[in-house]
Amino acid sequence: MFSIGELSRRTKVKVPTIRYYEEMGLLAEAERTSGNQRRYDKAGLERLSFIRHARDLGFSIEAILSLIELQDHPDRSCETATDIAVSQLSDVREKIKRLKLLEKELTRISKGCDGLGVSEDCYVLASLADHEHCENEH
Amino acid sequence: MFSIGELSRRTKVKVPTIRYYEEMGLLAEAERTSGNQRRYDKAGLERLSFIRHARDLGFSIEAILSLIELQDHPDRSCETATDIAVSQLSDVREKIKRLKLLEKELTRISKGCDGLGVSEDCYVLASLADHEHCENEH
DNA sequence: TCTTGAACCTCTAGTCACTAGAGATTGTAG
DNA sequence: CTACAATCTCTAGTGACTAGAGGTTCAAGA
Ligand SMILES: [Zn+2]
Ligand SMILES: [Zn+2]
Ligand SMILES: [Zn+2]
Ligand SMILES: [Zn+2]
Repeated sequence: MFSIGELSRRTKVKVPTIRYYEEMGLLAEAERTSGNQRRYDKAGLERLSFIRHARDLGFSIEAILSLIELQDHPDRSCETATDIAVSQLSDVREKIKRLKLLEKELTRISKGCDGLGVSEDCYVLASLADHEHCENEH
Repeated sequence: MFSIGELSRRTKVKVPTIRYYEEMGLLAEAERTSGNQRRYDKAGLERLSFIRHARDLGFSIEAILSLIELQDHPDRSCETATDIAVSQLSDVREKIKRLKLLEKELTRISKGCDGLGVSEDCYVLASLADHEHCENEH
């Protein structure tokens, strides 16, 4: 049994974040000492590691809630898990696509001005003022 | 002179968002009718288009505030504008880098399970439980 | 056993860029 | 003149935390 601080150190999840996850129902309510402090065991550590890893991969709290629900029922079909992973993947791909378009425009915009001129003639400002300068929709 | 609804239609920025931008100081306080409704002119339209375009490119409100400040002083050096654009570009590149790592892992994870099995044996859940399955840091 | 101070507790509020809704007032077409 | 869509202000909610106030508990050293 160890404290919330120790759990934090082991998982690299900040203490207030751990309490937040408990509030959100991601972590079961921890056992408490007689003085009302949280105590965790190996199961708590593993669950939080799972959450941490899923968050690092960009899954939402809501998605993680479903995944944990599933994890707690080993006999259920894992279809939902795959669905969630696939949908997360397509979200990520969408974001990459969008960011690549932005990268293109921002590269052009940045290159267009050396920062030595005056606001009035600035290519950055002109480009922002008029989307016609852009090569793509974004 | 046109109403906030008309401005909204022309810029594709929602009415409450326009009011929000005014509140944040991005838009000058609009003129008002005797009945207190906002009225805009060409200048207002252009400014909002600028804001919209910058937001589409991912600039923060704070960054846009600096850019607008600069735009209002045509004689100033445009160094800040380039700095902001360059920093935005590097933000975008960072994000792309990170998302590509996620894409890799998520592809592997998604492929590892067809959703036909049972939670206990699910590769998706196992991968989330243990970062050791991963090929990269993320 | 006592003391000190780091770690813990709860609660509220702030972040960013909006979005939603309530309840009241205004503008405008028929 | 009447309807009613559009506008107004104000408050609160979103997601995933983060910060801070003010109070309590734990554990190590004297
Ligand atoms: Zn410039
Ligand atoms: Zn553009
Ligand atoms: Zn599976
Ligand atoms: Zn991993």
